[in-house]
Amino acid sequence: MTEPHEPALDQIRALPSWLLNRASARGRRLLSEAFAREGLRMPHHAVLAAVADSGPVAQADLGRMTGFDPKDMVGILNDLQRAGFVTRTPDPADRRKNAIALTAEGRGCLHRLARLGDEANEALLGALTPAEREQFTALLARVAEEREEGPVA
Amino acid sequence: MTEPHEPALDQIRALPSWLLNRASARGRRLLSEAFAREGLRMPHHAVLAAVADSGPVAQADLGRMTGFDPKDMVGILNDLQRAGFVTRTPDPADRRKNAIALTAEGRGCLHRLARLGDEANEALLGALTPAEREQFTALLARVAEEREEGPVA
DNA sequence: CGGTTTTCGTTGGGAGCCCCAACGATAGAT
DNA sequence: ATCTATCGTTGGGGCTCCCAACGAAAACCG
Repeated sequence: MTEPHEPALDQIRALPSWLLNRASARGRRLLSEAFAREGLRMPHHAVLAAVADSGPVAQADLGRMTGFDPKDMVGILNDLQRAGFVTRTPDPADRRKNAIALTAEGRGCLHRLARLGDEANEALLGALTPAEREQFTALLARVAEEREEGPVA
Repeated sequence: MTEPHEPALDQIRALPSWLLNRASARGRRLLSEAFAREGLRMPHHAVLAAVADSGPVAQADLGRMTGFDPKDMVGILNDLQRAGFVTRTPDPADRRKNAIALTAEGRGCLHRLARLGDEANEALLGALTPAEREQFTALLARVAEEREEGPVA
């Protein structure tokens, strides 16, 4: 009993939670490096995509779609607007809202970001075969879901 | 070409990098909630485990083992020392070093943390069958690895 | 219509994790 | 002895996530 049982730290390193943190950090690093060429980061990509999907849309709606905090949304849109990828116009129908719309440059940037993002994700899963990538992504999606553990009762 | 192609945001949400971020965040939340009962966090667990593995050991070595920044290590050890889980004694052989050693209470806490961590990880993978969990963890470990893409040449 | 409640964008603060730079003190190498 | 490297520590900063508050404006409701 006084022997090394088996290294406690190695056990921790084998935990899904630990591995998820490392893999996620690696992904963020890859994405960050890829997007740096555009001077943007991952949230910019998501917001740009949401704007592209939903035409002119209010900031609060963007926040709900992407899951970003309203506070952070301000900064993200400031960046996108300053870069000319997005316009922020007061909504005449509801003067509280800003109508966020995509510019032509924004659409172009979105395409470049999508490409860069895909490349980074390929590098991220580089160690896996195509079949394994599908398996992994499918399982990962289920793990990522924030389910309520739906009790039958 | 002017039609919805397919929602750009949904594409992003399906990317492994996005899913990894969500899953990792969920894991951190679960771990954090579990460890809160001990007043500790995930890094404390890892450091405690490293100390348990490597007997009295210097802070810098702990940092190398766990991958934590020396700056953060200071705070983590302050917490563990204040809680009485660890002793920090100047190393007589090298007066620059602190010899970090595990106390009996520390060993007990480590066991409790290991248990809590395992439970949280089970909840994290709750949506997966045992076989899927093994598959997932194995694939995840390969994705998490920071390989050099070892070119043959 | 007036009054309450809600939403909107914005600002502020904070926690946690990650990375880097510098410092005094000490040890090691030449 | 001098120079170099390491140790623990402090400081700063960036990114993600969460919460609270505010004035402005809208929606609701009596």
